[in-house]
Amino acid sequence: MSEKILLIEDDLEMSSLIGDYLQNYDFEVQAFDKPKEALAHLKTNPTQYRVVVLDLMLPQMDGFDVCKEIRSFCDAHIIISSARNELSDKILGYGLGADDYLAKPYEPRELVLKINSYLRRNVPTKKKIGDFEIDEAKMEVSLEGYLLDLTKIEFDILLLLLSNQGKVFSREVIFNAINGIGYNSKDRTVDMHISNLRAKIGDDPKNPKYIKSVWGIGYKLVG
Amino acid sequence: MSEKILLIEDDLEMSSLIGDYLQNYDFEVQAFDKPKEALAHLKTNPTQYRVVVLDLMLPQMDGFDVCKEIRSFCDAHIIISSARNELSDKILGYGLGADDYLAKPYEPRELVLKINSYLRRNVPTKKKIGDFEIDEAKMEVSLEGYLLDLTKIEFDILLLLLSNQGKVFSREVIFNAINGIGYNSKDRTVDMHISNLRAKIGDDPKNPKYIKSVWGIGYKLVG
DNA sequence: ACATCTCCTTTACACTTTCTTTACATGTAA
DNA sequence: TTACATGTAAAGAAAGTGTAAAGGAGATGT
Repeated sequence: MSEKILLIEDDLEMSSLIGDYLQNYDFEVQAFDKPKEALAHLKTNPTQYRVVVLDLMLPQMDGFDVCKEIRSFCDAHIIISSARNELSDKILGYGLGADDYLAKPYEPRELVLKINSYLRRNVPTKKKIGDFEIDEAKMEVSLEGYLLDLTKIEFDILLLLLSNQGKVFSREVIFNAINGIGYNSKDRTVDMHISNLRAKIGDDPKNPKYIKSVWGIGYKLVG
Repeated sequence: MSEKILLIEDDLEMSSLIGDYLQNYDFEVQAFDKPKEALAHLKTNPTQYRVVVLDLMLPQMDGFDVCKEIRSFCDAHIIISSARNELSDKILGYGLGADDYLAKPYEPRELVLKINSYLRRNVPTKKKIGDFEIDEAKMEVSLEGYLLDLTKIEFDILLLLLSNQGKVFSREVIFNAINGIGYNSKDRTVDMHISNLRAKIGDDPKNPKYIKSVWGIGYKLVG
């Protein structure tokens, strides 16, 4: 499974050049020349891309606004690619949440280096966390070598807790991470999912090894 | 508390230029011109620096080896600063675990941007206050290394007092910080929480080390 | 389309933990 | 001393948690 990159680039020649280059390095590139389409696409798949390459010279809307908007709903690593090499642009770009800035002309290889450097530090799909091993792409989690048979929601909750080990999550945050919206404090769905999860990972609720209750707040997972 | 940056730079003029610039942006800079000293220093404090700025042209040893060695024992963000702008150098640098590459000459401001961009995305959760250590995300407080088992309200009160060390809080303010509203002067709830807190942190109420009573007013915490 | 299956949500109730109140002993200032 | 303040044990009230069981909603297979 290759890594997906979102490329937002007005200049089609440049876009295909970079796109081809990235593909040669085994990235799967989704390119857009219209920022609005790119944003719409990204909004429906906010977790599918870990890297966005964003050209600043765009039609329809200003590149900086695109950057800001992406950052507002998505946590991807944003690399700005710009013909403008002014310091003021860099200041603005970084200020709006970009993570890197490449001034054109640059060698495509350098972009590959930057992407790989970031990805290397931000873990491949299969990762070990404590006694758990997760393969996000396969939607699989194993505990001490045994594959767990989880439903989608259970998987999502476990992933959320695992990815933020020790961090306390309120029921509301957990609920909204799944459903997006609509939590009310009388809801016991989250509790039920936790209860089922505990059963599946062999956690005794009175003395859980992994999923701890935080009284009055919610739950947290410890390694 | 400003962020500490480790600067490894052979050229003393350059070093002081960058050092001063970073200090103007409220970073605390520790500069070395000899890589072996820098490595020795970093080895004794591997968690003290989150960012290392590394020049590649160094005496004693090759900059790439320094980079590789740092990465072997320390997880800091390494920004290579180099007069060489060859792609091959960048490939090598990234390959050895560097996280970013700045080609000289660059504007110091750009270095600041890169550092801030990294720090902004990698916020530390733990902070030390006196003998206490707080991790707000995990809702954990430890005292002299021992994790305290606190209820939500106890945690909130302790956090309030800790975050404003030495400041006196009336019962009303403490009560309202928890419940939002509804305090009446006959309430003894706050006293009870303080009493329980003192028991949990081992404070003798007659001669408390941390949570002091302020007669006629309320309580304060001293480091 | 239909029956079936799986998973998600709701409800209800037992149980647990925490919070508040009460009561009284002790402590402090004037 | 007097008048309040503070410390805290104990009991009661309130709120949160675990989960069985039932109902519902959507997916899957035929």
